[in-house]
Amino acid sequence: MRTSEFDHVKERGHPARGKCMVLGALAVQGSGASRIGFVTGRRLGSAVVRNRVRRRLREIVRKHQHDLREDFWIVLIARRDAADASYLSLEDEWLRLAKRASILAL
RNA sequence: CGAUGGCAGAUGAUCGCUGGUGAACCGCAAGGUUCGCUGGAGGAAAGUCCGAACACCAUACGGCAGCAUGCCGCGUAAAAUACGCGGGCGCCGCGGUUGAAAAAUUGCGGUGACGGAGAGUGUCACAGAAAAGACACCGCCGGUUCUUUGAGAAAAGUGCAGGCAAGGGUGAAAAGGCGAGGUAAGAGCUCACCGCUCGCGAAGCAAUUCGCGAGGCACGAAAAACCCCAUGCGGUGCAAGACAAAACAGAGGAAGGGCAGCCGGCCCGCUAAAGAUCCUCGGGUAUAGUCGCAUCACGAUGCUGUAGCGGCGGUCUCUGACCGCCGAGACUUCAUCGGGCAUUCUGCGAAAGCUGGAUGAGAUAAAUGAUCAUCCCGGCUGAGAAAUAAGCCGGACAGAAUUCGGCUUAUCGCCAUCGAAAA
RNA sequence: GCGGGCAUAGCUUAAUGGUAAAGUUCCAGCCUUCCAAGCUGGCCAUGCGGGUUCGAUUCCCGUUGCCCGCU
Repeated sequence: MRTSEFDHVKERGHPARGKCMVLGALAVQGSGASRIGFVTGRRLGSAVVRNRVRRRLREIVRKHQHDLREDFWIVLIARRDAADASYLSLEDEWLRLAKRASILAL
């Protein structure tokens, strides 16, 4: 994803806010499999903390990638609490937000 | 406890990420899918505090300004004030020796942004008489006026004009220290010792040290105040920069000129570039592509085969242009082998070093992860005589972004070597 | 990644190396029937750690946090 695409999703998409993350999703017709981008800003902490949060989020999305619907652009922004959250709590929140944004295939 | 050096949990399984590469399949092609093989964070990758490589720039040469560095020698990629090693000197701590003490001397350890305050300007609050060419508060000293006491000698007090800086007191700091002579009292006024400055000689590459002689105290602190002296520095930084290329309209060359504007922090000059003219042509602008860039400006071989060249043939608007075939083919990419470089291991060697082996991360919203098992290290609990079984907790700081060297800072613990004195 | 700047009271700003100032906020009192305004008084600070100095907000070094510019 490019910077312009991130901005596009953040402005036009429907956000779902949680304790540790903000999920932005935008339906794009005919784009094929859904694409997802992760945002881990400097407010989370040092480079080690940012990498750890991003890797955990990527692993969570990878495990549930077959449940995702197609034709979506998704931006996942980590919030400050994500730095101290465990893997399991992040996974719970991801499933809750994804259900609310109705990007899961049933 | 301190100093120095080293390590930075290990192995396996399953599912993934990213670079390279091979095969098969799909596709006209660009490319895609599947299955393999193989590489994949650090001692600080960090802070960006110095320096170098590399790249670009219309001022890079000279000067001013500015910045940096500052005892001496040697070494490091050239050099250096950086860094390392060694030395000198100062300061601090501890011990030994001499001594009544003060102190001196010596040994060990630590530490120092360690040129100049004997070029100049400025600063030194409060306190204190005075804070930098000593203008003296309390004092000390002799002379003298007056008063008092006294038979007198004289003593005390007071005023005046002087001499002195020993003692007291203030302060962070008070004008060489200490002893003797000297004196009305004093004072480097004189002398010895110590310190300081200068000169000469010796040792040392040098910083500096030692010895001799002279001066006669003139020389407070602070330059991490301005400044002076010496030395060095053009600026910008891989977001440097190069190439390909859509939107869109420009770009290149030649002559001429030394003038406007733009343009280094400033000034002067030199060189180069550039606009108005002419000529020619697809020019080359993006936060997205490729390279820079992953050990190498190395050598050899091999694969692919491009620009340009030569030959033959054909076509046309025919001294030429275009197309096709053939020939030899720079340059570049990739692969293999060899070599160099860096890191590391083993062996030999007193050391320098030598033989042999292994390894060489690389993206661009940015890879190195998740789960599980076994073992390892540390701590706690603990049946038990003990070794130990078992359980629980913990394994830090921290993540490459052009590369390299140094510095600084963060860091759970473990290992090795050394340690004078005190505690 | 590279380059540059800032840090003083709860907030906004001062301060030739010598007791850290002012406005505003807050608290108390006065004034007013009450509130506001006004007047008086009080509380509160040099980001942190070292160094130079007799003495640092100031000078120097390190460190932490924040801000800005460059594709």
